[in-house]
Amino acid sequence: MRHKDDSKREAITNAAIELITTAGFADTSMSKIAKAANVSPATIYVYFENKEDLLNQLYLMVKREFSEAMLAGFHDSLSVEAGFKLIWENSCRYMLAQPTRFAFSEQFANSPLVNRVSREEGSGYYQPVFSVFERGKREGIFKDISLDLSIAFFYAPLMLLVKQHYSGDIVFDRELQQIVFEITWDALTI
Amino acid sequence: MRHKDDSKREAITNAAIELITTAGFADTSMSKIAKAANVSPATIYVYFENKEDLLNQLYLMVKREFSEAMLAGFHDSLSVEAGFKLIWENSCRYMLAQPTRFAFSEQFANSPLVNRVSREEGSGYYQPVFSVFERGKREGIFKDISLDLSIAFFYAPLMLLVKQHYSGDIVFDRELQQIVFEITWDALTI
Amino acid sequence: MRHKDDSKREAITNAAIELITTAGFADTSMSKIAKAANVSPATIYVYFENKEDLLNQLYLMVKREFSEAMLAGFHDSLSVEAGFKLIWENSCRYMLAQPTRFAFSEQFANSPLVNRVSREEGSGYYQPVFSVFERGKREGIFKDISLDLSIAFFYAPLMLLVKQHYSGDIVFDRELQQIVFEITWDALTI
Amino acid sequence: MRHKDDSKREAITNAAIELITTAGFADTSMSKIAKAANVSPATIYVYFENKEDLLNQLYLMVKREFSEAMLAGFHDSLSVEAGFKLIWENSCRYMLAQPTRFAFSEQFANSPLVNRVSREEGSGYYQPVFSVFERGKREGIFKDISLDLSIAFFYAPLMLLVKQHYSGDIVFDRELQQIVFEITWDALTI
DNA sequence: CATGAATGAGCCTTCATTCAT
DNA sequence: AATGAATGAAGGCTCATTCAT
Repeated sequence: MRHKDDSKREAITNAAIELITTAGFADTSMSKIAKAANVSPATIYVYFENKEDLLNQLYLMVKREFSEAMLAGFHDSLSVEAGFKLIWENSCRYMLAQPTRFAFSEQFANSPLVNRVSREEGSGYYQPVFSVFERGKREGIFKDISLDLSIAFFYAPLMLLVKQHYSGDIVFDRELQQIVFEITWDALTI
Repeated sequence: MRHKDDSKREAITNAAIELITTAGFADTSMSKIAKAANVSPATIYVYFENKEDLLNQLYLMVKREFSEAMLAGFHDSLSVEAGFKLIWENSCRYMLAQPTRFAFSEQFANSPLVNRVSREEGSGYYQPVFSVFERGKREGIFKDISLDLSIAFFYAPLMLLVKQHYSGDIVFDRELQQIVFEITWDALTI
Repeated sequence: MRHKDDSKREAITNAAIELITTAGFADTSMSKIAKAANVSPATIYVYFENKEDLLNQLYLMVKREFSEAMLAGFHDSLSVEAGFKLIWENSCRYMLAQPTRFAFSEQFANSPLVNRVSREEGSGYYQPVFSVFERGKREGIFKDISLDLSIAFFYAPLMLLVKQHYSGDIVFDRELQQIVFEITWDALTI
Repeated sequence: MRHKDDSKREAITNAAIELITTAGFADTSMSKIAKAANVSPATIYVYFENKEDLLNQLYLMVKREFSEAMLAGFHDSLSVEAGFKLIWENSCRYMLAQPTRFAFSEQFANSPLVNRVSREEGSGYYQPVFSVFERGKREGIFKDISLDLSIAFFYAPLMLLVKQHYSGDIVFDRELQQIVFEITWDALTI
């Protein structure tokens, strides 16, 4: 009996993310993925149940990668300020370093193709971020607003700017990043 | 000779927006649109070149509607504060009143299916908003940051919260709106 | 607008019956049918909902053709003997003249692929045969047995022999037909 | 070296007959058979050349089982009447007791998937039945008709009625069996 | 202008079979 | 002998678009 070949699985996921990001999910056929991964179309079905399952697994993979990058170097002994800045900069750096992953993630942020289960599992990765905000509120540093609001002002402008960076509308360099971080801090702190 | 029938055109666009918003662009076939609009598939091609052209025209239509709603009651004699608040509230009200339009707009905000031309024409509608920000900077009310940054903090959190409102994660009522407006003001003013 | 083309529908049904009879339903692909009918695969779906619907419509068509042939020249004023013989001979003649239709009919006599509705509509065509048996019983000519039994002895041996004729095991000529008819008569009459 | 494992072979054949009878040959994949038999798909190919070979071996197996049941208790010293009745009742009893085997047998009675060789080998099992008919003719009990005709009137109505019994159209109980036997006897005897 | 018929291309998926262990 | 991985071929069906009226 042959063993399952991890390199095949990886070739498939890489090809899939690349193609889906470029052309969209609907215009990325299983055949095209197979061809790009140097594999038979049928082989994809050895590793994934169907096209939707493939997408959901990719989504979780990308989300996990992102959350890991975002939390690199983070631990609870950090001060709120330090932790907040670390997470913001990790996020920013990763988004700028991984155009494909970022674009993929954006594309399915609100897609009905990603099922509830995957989405919930995906959002579970952000737990540590939530705690920083809670601590910041308790310590009287942050405004006393709901978590959802905090997240909205923390991530939404950043992500929009990264998108504009990729579309060539702006150059999101270190200097600009610093400014954005300061506005964000301004917005959320008392 | 009969002229092109505006009621037919409208039936098609309405059906298309509704279906595309609900099921996604790829899963909305021209036949389904035709059926929903009580029209033959071939008739769609009398009014639109092809599926992509249809999408681009829908996109522009929705963008224009939104910009009109957003600028209702606005004129240059308003103070920066008044104009800023008017535009923010108009935007917020419209997004909450027009779920379908809003969802449609979001769906294609970053889609490669909407071509550069349409996107640029669409963003042209926002000129008056830009001037308010410029005036605010000149008058020393707003921070001296680029337009893109201003827009990012003005719209991105708002839109994210509206999305969460529609997905049922939060209730974006008047009280919350007031808070969000204040944070936004905080973020952008000196 | 083009009109639906009856010659296309007919080409499809003929090709389908021919192929299905020869190779079986499962081994007859829609593409093969299309090719044999000189038509695009998609065209079949203009006339039939799907492969199963095609089969059911073919089944009904063949059943109706058979029942019409079987009842040719029949009317109620005929005596039981005359009517019985007419129907038997019509049946026999048609089965031997239409190998393809006969084989097709046999193939789906007990197939779950033909749905209940089609089957019931199909068996409705045999009403006049049933009345002859009823009359025969009332007039004291036939044994007092249920309709199902009568039908079983009337048709089953005949059909088996026709099959053997086609498979080359026997030659079902006029002489043999006469003998079979007599045995059948013997079996059913008092 | 291990020997081929008879219990595996049996598991495969049982699973295959069950599945094929229920779902049809075309809709029974080798994988499904393998799964039902708790075996790898590749293992089936240790025992059978390919799917068609599997079918032919199943066909022969079922035919042999049926002929054995049909001839249980039969020996040449029985009178024609006794032998005839024994075979008829054995056949009837077996068909009613073994729905799956009966259905399987019927399904491939006229299928092009069973090859000529298997079919001929299968029909060889009926030799003793043939001799009874021959003796009956020689002894002046049966009509002087060909073997094929005798078989046709002996089996065809019976099998049709069993099918109707299974489909729920009739209840083929002892009483009805007795009647059918009598009609059969009537039909075949002088 | 308006339309239903017609279509070739392509999609997702399954399958019988072979491979490599 | 036994097996799970791997695969090329094929299947049913849908679609955006064009045709012919």
